[in-house]
Amino acid sequence: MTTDATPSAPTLEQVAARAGVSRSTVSRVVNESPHVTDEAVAAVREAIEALGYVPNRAARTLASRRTHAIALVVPESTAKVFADPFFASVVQGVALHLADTDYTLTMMIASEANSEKTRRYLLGGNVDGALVVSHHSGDHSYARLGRSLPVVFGGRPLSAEESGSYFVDVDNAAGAEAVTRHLIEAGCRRIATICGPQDMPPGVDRLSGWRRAVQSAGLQDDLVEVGDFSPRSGAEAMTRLLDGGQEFDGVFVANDQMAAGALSVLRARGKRVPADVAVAGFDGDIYGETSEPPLTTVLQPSVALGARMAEVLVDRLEGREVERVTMMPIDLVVRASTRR
Amino acid sequence: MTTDATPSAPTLEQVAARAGVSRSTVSRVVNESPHVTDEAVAAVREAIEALGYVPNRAARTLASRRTHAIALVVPESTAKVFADPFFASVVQGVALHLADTDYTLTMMIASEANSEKTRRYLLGGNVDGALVVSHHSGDHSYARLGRSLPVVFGGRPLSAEESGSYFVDVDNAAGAEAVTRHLIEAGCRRIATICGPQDMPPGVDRLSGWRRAVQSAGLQDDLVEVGDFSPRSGAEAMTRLLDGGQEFDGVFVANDQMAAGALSVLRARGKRVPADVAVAGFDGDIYGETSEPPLTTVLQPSVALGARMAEVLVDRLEGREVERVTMMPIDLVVRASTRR
DNA sequence: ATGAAAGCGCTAACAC
DNA sequence: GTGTTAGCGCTTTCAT
Repeated sequence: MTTDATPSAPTLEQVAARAGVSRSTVSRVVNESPHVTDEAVAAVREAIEALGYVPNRAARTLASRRTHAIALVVPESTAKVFADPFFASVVQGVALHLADTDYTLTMMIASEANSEKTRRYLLGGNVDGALVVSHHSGDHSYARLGRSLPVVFGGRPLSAEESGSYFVDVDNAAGAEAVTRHLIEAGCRRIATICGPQDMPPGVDRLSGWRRAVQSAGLQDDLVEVGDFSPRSGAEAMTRLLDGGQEFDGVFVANDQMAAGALSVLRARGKRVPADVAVAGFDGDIYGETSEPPLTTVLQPSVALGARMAEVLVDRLEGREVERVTMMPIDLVVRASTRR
Repeated sequence: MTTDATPSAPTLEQVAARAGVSRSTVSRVVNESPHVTDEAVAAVREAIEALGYVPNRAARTLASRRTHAIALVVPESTAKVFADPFFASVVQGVALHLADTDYTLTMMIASEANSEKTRRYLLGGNVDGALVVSHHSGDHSYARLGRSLPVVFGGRPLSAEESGSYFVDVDNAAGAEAVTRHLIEAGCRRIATICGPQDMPPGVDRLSGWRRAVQSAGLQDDLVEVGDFSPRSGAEAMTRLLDGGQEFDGVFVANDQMAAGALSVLRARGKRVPADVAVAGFDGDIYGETSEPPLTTVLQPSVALGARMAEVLVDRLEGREVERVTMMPIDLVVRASTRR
């Protein structure tokens, strides 16, 4: 252990002096250039270690025009539902992946008010690329950003305009289809759905997945109620379903929050779950875990999704080839709400 | 609307030329120095606007030795419970506050593995200060960081070592006392508690708040079970309480997650809430909102707490005077679990 | 393979 | 009040 006084960060120059080489060589070693002799590398490494040298990020950025920083942009609409566990997990995945690289994560809440400021910041050379999360929202005001800055979106874009963009998404349709098929295998013969808003990709895709499963089993696909992904809307949709006069023995609800709402109505109306009506959700969040009964659902790999977004962006920045779109696999989680 | 080609960011020099002043003057205007004539300011502003000038952060940092970046450090232990809604809200508060300043938020998940890397990064002049969140954890491995870098902690430090540090915390003891008193006012005469780990400040403080309320009402304070803040541990603690042979008509549980677990045991044992046993929690998170019955709890102002942390740090960085400790007020939320 | 030299865009004394 | 002059610490041609 050495002194405790602020040692005023050693510079590359000092490393060079101690290693007996030029600053250029130190720079090459630090940046892992292959054109350096092993001895030089060793000497520099030793000096770096001994001095506890850490490159100055600002100087590096200024000289190289690369910031080694990436922004995670959260549209305010998403921020409001920040409590959304899905989103929190995505952030975690991003941060976790980045910890293994030398990229830094800059978080930005992009409110309506400072959207111009945000654009300028992003376009002003302050970051090498950006990650834009939009989950259950149709908000793609940052779609055009992709033209001037490497961007990776979380969740597929809604508009065709952004068809050239990079994104990673969960296979909503496949997940909905799988869980609906599970309902069928559990013996349901008349399956309703409470779907999400049809102006959001997850809303659209989950509905079509349900439809695919129901149709290919030769069942009817006309029991559809629309919600807005909130528990309350799920409760309302279930009320409409129950009051509709149609019998049904299974429901696929497009997310766990709405499913939780639906469950409470079912309980209040004296319907037994799963005996009278089996219920399945989507997301795999806390709502489904704590509901009564616990909910069969489709688990979103949210941490992995965040990590993958970061990976795709970093790969692009490093000049590696990457798939434009990544579909994350989903997992069926069977719980009591369909077990009969 | 002008061209769409990448305009290769205008420099301060170009602004100076267009405004007919020197670079220094532009710099002064940008940095809001008071020693500039109004005409000069106007001319520079016009040029900046016209050119769409955005200062280059790296250059600025290099020259001024200030990064205008602050780190939000999340010990991995916290990251694992990232789904913790409290934490997500704190991040949101921080980001929201920072959006009004020209500071940038850098997120770091500090795993055991790269803790040295993290320290180096923080101490290497990459940020002007740091925010360390530790919520329900006793993790204060970053305590000493405060000696070399301006740091603001979220949650009071456990050890005396850090007594000189800046932190903002929720008034855990006051919250616990208030909600326990509410239990008493609801008619409870024999009140138990399921407290948190006694090696974490919130665990300690909430227990002492409960004790204070119970004692000053002349009630017994011997029904205490310890949990670890997880729903499961809450269920186990409640089981022990029930099997303990002591009667009780009220329980203060140190967080909503444990309370949710306790509630499920109560239900399974045929106890009616709140008729037989009134239950109150702490945190005001989703667990308490979705529990059956909904939980009376103490609402943590998590977004505000995050915002305040950011505010304190920024004030320090800007040389303003700030209180070393801020206690955020709590709010009692009365729901069905105590309404009788 | 390595070194010398020229900046990257800005701030901060210091003179005027 | 404003301009001039040095750098901040690093990368990057370009020679060698």
